[in-house]
This record gives sequence, C-alpha cells and structure tokens, in this order.
Amino acid sequence: MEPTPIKASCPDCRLSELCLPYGLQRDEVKQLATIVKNQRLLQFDDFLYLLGEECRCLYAVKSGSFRSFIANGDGLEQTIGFYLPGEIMGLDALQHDRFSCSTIALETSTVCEVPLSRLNSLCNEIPGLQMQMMRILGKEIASDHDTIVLLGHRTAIERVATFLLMLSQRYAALGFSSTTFNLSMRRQDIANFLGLTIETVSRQLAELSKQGIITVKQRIIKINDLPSLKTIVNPCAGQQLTTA
Amino acid sequence: MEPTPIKASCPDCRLSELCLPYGLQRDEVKQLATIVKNQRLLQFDDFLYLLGEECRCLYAVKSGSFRSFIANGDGLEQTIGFYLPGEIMGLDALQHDRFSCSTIALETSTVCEVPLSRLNSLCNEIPGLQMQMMRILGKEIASDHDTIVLLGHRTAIERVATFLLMLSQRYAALGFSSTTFNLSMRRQDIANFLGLTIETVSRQLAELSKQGIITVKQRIIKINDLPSLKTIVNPCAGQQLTTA
DNA sequence: CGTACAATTGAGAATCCTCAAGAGCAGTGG
DNA sequence: CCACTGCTCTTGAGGATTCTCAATTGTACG
Repeated sequence: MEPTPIKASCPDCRLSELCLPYGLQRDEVKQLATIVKNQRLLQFDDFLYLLGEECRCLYAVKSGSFRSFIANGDGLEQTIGFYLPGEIMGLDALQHDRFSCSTIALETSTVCEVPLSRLNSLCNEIPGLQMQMMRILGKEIASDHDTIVLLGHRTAIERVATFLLMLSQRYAALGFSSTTFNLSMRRQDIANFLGLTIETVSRQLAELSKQGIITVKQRIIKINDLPSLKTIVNPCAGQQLTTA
Repeated sequence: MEPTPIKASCPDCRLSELCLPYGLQRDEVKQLATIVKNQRLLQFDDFLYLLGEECRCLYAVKSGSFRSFIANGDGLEQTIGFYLPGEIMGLDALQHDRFSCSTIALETSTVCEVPLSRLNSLCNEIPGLQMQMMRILGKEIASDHDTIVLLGHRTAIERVATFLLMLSQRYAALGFSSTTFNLSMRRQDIANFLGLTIETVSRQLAELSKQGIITVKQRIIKINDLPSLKTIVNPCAGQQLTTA
C-alpha cells in the first residue's frame, strides 16, 4: 500500500482514531504529541528492532507496513504478524524491557517513536491514555488468539482465505478498499506466517482464483466474492473475525 | 496438580511473587487486597467465563488450572492456552470489555476476582501496579507468540516435546518439580492445543517414552532426560523458552 | 463386576511438503 | 532494442507426515 506519509503529529494525524490518541481529549492528544519523537524512515528490509534488544520505545506505524518474526537458532523463522498504519509495535517487550521478536519493514515506511518511560508517566496523568493502552494490549492479545486458531485447526485453503479476509478488514478500517489491495509482503512472508510453504500458498491462491472468488495479479489482490471467501473461512455461519 | 488451596489474601499469598502484587510495597499489596474479591471455587468442567460475555473482572488462578478456548460455530474448538496458579485470565477482554474466548476449569480450582474498574483506578494510584499490569500483558503476548511459533513450524514430536518443556518450566517457577508432574488436562485438550489429533499426541508420547526420554503413566509425566527433550525442541542450541 | 470414558495402537487415506523445472518481471549493459 | 541476470512466483510429480476410521486396552466409579 502507498499511504501518503504525512508529517502530521498526533492532533492532526489521520490515524489518531486507530492509534494511541483514541478516546483522548484534544488537549490530552497535544500532551501525548509532546512525547512522541520525530518519525523514523525505514526502507524495505530495514530492521526496526531486533530480538533481544533493549526496548526504550514503542513504535506506531505511520505509513507502510512491517513484519515481525522470531528467528530460530537454526536459521528458520516464524512470522508472528504484520503491522499496518495505526498499529503499535513492540508490545511483547513490556514483559522484560527486551524485544522478544524482530521487526522489519516490508516497504518504505515511517514510524512514530514513543519512549516507554515517558508513556508510562503520561499514563498516570491521563487515565484515558492508560485505558487506551489497555485496549491496544487487549487487541494485540485477541489478535494473537485469532492467529493461534488459524494455525491450529485450519486447512491450507482456509488459512489463505482467512489471511485475505483479515487484511481486507484491516484495510477497510484504514479507509482503504476492502476488495482490492496490494500485498506488501512476499509469498514467502505469507507462507511463513500461515505455517505453509510458498508453493502451497501459490496453489491455494490459484484455486481461489480458479473458482472466481479472487483475482490475483502478482501482489494485487481483488476479492470478487466476499461471501464465498467468508464461507471458506467459516463453513457454517457468517463469522466475525477480531480484526487482527 | 494439587496445590493446597489457601484462603490467604494477597499479602500472605504464596503466589504474590508471580501474580499482580509482584514489585509492590507491602502497604500497596494491602491496598490491592482490598479490591480483590473473595475466592471463587470451580469444579471440573465449570465455566469461569464464556466468549462474548461482558467482562467486569480479571481472574487470577489461586489453585488448580484452567483451559481457555475459542469455539467455532460448527462445534470445533481451538484451545488457546492453559493457566496455572499465579496467572491472570481474561486479558483478551481488555479490548472491548467482552471476553473473546471461553475459560473452563480442568480440575477443582479457585480464582481471585479483580474488578476491572477498581483495578484501573488503583493503577492510577499505584504506578508499580500499572507497571506490573504492563509486564503481565507483555508476558501474555510473548507467550502467545511462542504458541504461534509452536503451531506454525513444528512437527508433531516437536510440539509434544515443547508442550512438556513449557509445563516443566512453569511448574518449576511455581516451586513444583520440573521433572515429575501430573497433567491436569486430557489428551484431547493437549491435542487440541497443539493442533494435532489425540492419536498423534498419544503416538508421540509413546515415541518419547520408547526413547527413554520420558516416562508416561496416564497423566503422570516424568522427564528422565531433559537435555534430549530440549534438543528435540531446538535441534541446534540450548534454547530458552519464554515461560508460556 | 459392568459401564462409561480415556487412552493406545494399527492400517489405509489425504493433505501438504520436497524437489525440480519453468514462467513472469525488473534492472543492467551492450 | 534485446540479451542476460537475478529474483519472485507458478506449476508439476512423487513422497512423507499426519489424519481418519476402527478396534482394543486401560482406568475410574457405581
């Protein structure tokens, strides 16, 4: 995706309804903006942070997208999730002040840095901010649970369909099209996230394409038949996914 | 497991180092104890809460153990995780004040109820409590990430070995034996959590048993060769699992 | 002792992975 | 403009792991 990288700080940021400022008074948002550091620019394949590194800041995606993963000792890695604009990265580090995964830019992206110590202080001053932090953390947990369900009990085609549906819903929440979008991740990233091989992902996309449910052209995905996609994800009822 | 269900409140609770009071001053713990409701007793198969229910309290395991899961529309369910004494349940509800999974007792168990509204207020008064909440939430997230890795890129025997190792470490943290323990969950629960069938779990346990790495007698597990078990989980180096 | 439930074990089937080759696309240089 | 390289993605065939179905054993409890 190609969201215009605006340099706006929190009060003028079009993502404020999705991000930390949600639910805050206007003056509280201004207060928050004072602790948010200048945006950092990352290119494709730049690391935002590494597993094991000390965590001083949380990061909010301003534009672009990211992939977080845990690298095994033997070179294998497991993708934990993808982050789109408005989402907060680094929450796993709240346990020990060290990142428990690595995060890398999938395209040219910008992030806002939020120093952890100052965020904590501000949470004590602004109850609404503390509430919002709790909501964000709860969302991260619920989203991880969705991923666990995905990996635990889903066939290949269900996984791919669920992946597309999750993205669709998240793009929609950002005000983008929910039916046509440009994947910022490679097939390898998708496969790794879904616990499949790239060949299997490719085959399932081809199958969905053959059924006319989606149209695939490289990384451009067009969803032609949303109900059918939902039926694959949840064969019985019209399911509601927690936006992951 | 059979932890003696002591009626002690937070200041005298032997779990305080693992639970919410960790890192608090003695008088702060007393303050916390005033908002923690009387313990609730649950029998095997009793629901602590249901998916979709409004969340008014978080729950800390006082004794016994729990299983949380997401039930699909079509009767299938995916186990999200297991909870042992000192661990906090219901964190996924912080997003929308509704539980996004169901939780059920695996044996006779007790929980402490912590009203959410009063916990939030107290977090504003006691910075250390807010810190500890953040740590607990960060731990939950890191633990979920471990589960994602487990389900994404592990063979059946690696999953079973990892499961045993995770339990071993958590029991050790509770002061119980890390090599001999009594599973409170059925094979069905383990299989469901690991994304396998009960037959496969049974076969992998038999295989580990045949290799002399563990001894299985119904639900009693004895780990005879911890290094070998670790080697199965991570073939290269001596890995450190985030206690999940 | 008999029933109900949990767990184990076996044989065949299905899904997904591995290995391998080919197609599509972008960038470089003659 | 076209060949060449490098990378990503697709497609095919065979093989391995895990699932499904089925029967048996084991344990708890009335």
